[in-house]
Amino acid sequence: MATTRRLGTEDSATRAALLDAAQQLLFEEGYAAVTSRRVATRAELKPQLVHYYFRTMDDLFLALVRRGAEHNLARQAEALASPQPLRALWEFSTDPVGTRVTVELYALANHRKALRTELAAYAEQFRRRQSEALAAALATAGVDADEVPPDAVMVLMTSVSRVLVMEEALGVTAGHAEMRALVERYLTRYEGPPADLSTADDAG
Amino acid sequence: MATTRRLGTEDSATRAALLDAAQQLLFEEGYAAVTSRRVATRAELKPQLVHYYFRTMDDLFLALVRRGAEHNLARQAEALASPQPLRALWEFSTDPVGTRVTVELYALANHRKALRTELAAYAEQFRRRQSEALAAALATAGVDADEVPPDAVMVLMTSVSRVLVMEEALGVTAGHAEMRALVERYLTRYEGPPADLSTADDAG
DNA sequence: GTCTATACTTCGATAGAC
DNA sequence: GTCTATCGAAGTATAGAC
Repeated sequence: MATTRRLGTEDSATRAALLDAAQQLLFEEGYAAVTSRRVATRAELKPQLVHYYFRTMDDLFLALVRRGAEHNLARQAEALASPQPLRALWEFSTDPVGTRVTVELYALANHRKALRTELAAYAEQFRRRQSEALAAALATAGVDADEVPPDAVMVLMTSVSRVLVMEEALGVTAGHAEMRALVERYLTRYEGPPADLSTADDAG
Repeated sequence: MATTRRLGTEDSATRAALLDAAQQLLFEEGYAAVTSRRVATRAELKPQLVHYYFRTMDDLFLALVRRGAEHNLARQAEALASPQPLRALWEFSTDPVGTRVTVELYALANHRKALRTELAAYAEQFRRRQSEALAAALATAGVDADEVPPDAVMVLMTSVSRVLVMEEALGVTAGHAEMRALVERYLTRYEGPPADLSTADDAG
């Protein structure tokens, strides 16, 4: 176990390039396509470099989760601080690229212990931060917390957005229009109409 | 393309054993673990037999989807015919084994064209059958279809159950209790309390 | 009709060269 | 500190024996 083999530095540009390549592959072809050889080819580097910078493939996936977690927590903070936090969260969670990468990592984590622990810790942290902000937003909107618990709304939003994105990638769209319309109705009820770029509805 | 190679018969017991092994692996270790060698080992058979019965791994996955689709459509029909169809559907869709296998196939399908087509066709069929039955059940329960469209409820139930199961497998449970309680409240409102084995609540 | 011997490709990982 | 030569195991798939 006491391996003396050396590892590349964390701030290396080569390392970052490998992570970028891995993330692209994860999105485009799924976790099974994230092999040392393919990651390296995508980054136009030699396969052995993957093992120099990450030692094992598990370590590469862990690094990917950590980098993604930082990124997502930052975006979450922005959303929660916006004038329409519910809308901002909905936009964030229906972003196809981010969601599909997340889902892919979830699927992989189901079968890799180290990854599972790391991803669960991140997910719980994400939820904790969202819980308080969501409770405040719903209270502001005049929603009765006994009738509609904020933590349930949190799970609801996460679930619906995730499944909508996944199914649309697959080409399954039954009930999606109705579902999105219902969400829109509630968002408007709680926060009013969208107040972003112009005040466009569905025209154009 | 015009390969003359022969294939095993569809009713072969060996073939069924390979499918069983593949499904177990899919559930326990994810789609990446479903390789010809591992499937064969699990079924205590030679790896080459996988290719005799399915030619390619894609064909094996396709067979798995078709068998699962038949099974699920049958279970769906039972649920829809039960005295409490909403409850029955909820029970069905929160079954951990079935859900995790489905999610794994969805993840894989995202990156395999043949599988994607097959799975999408099945999913749409599943939804079509559920849509009518759900509309009837909600109408019976006195739910206003304009306020709460049945097809939205369908997507809602599917999404929430799927994410609950996946997250619980991962060890993420934030908001789950609140979410399940909310579902239970609505099920009771629409169909009354559970009326299955005895009339137990949460005791024992 | 059923299964095996075998070919070739890609995998993760290490030891050692620069 | 960075990268390469190389290994043994595992992957899919085919041709041919029973």
